[in-house]
Amino acid sequence: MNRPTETKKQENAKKPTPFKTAPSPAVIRRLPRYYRYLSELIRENRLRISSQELADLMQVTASQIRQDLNCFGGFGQQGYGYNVRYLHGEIGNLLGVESGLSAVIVGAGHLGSALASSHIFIHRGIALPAIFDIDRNKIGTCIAGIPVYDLEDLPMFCRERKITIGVLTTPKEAAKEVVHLLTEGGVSGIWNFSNMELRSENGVTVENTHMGDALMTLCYAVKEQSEGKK
Amino acid sequence: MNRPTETKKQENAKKPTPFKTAPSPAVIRRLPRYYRYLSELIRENRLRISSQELADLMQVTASQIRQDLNCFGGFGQQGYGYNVRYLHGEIGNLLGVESGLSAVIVGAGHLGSALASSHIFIHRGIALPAIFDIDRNKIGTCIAGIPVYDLEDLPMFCRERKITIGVLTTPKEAAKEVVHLLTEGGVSGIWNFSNMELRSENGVTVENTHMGDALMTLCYAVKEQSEGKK
DNA sequence: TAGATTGTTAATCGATTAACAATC
DNA sequence: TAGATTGTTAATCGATTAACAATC
Repeated sequence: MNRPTETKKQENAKKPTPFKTAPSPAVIRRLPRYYRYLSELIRENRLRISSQELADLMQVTASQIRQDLNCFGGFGQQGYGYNVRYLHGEIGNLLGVESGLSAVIVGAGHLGSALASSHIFIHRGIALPAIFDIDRNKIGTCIAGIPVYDLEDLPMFCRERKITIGVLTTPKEAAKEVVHLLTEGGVSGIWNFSNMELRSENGVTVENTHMGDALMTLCYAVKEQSEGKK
Repeated sequence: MNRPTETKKQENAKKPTPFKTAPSPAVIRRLPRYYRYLSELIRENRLRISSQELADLMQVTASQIRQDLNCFGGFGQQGYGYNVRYLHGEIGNLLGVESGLSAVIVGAGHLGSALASSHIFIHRGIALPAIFDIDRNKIGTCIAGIPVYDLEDLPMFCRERKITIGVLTTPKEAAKEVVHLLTEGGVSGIWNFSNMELRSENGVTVENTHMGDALMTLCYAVKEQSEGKK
């Protein structure tokens, strides 16, 4: 199998000249999807892939893939394509996979427990050493092997353990206070599932996941369809 | 309080000349957010709002709001602004709120249970009469008062009860089979939480909610920040 | 009527796609 | 070397914003 001298070239590329075009939010939001498809290709033992093949697979244009990847420097090789494992690794690096990030979940309700029980953090190399809640019945117990602590201790815990991400799964009413405590704790990102809309500020990046919005978007399409049938 | 003759005008507007500009996906994805802010304004007993005020509140441009709403016909009134309840109601109609939609959850794991226990469906007037799973220990039980049935019975149940939405919270491995059963059941929308990427086809609209992607997007920002500090 | 604010058209901006020269 | 395929520039497309005439 023809596999040219990409190793050396790519070793050099590890610190490419910073950014050509600053990656737009649109590009960044596509990275996790690339990462998923590349993970799948690794599972299938694919060694290399061209932008065209990947484009067909993902139903996007080859141009977009090449343009996107080039925001971060050259990950491919002319005449060869992209080395699957290498590209996967580089995108993983961009996304902070296995880079020592750590998270705590705040709110030990159904959703908080579901997230704690999932592999969503482990799978990306993100430590999840604690869950916080105010419920005396929950404090002191474990969920999926993770201890539940008193919300009061949140800032201190975050500071001591250098927690980088807070996951907010409390009801709307508690959200503001939790944001305050997480900010005090020095986290740099908040993943917000509460119904309250949060904004990135004070150097804390917020990622809002409004599941209700996704459901309603689906409802729009479903409703349109049923009206079309009439 | 000056509140001109908007009632009559808006009565007429209920069936406006179809679409001026077909609403783009970008516009549709913004509707739930408008809906949330309007819900909040109703809670605050606001009667009217101008595009500019709403824009300030939501941190978007007034132009965008007016442009977005105009895809669907005139919901406002020159010189007055928008009637909060009326606009809320109209956007709700677009999004199929309280319009007889119904859903079933497939996969009675942590996430499925969390969704069943939440008010996400009830709150939008979507019926949730059943959960399906293959686990013999779960079949026959109830989760948040909702019965868990055998996956085998899914297509028949969906057909008989005219279920419109399937919520897919199974592991990746089961996803394909569940999509098959839901399609057989005649649903018109699938809300996919499984790690498998699904495409809209055969007249079934898919809304992919890849929570891991949201987390990774946040990680990108967090990682960038920590590198900036160095 | 005068003032306010929408609905809508035109201008701008950004993102996507196409094309091709560079190069492996 | 010839063929393949990237990296990158230029063209196109779509979405956002600005401006203003219509009108309540």
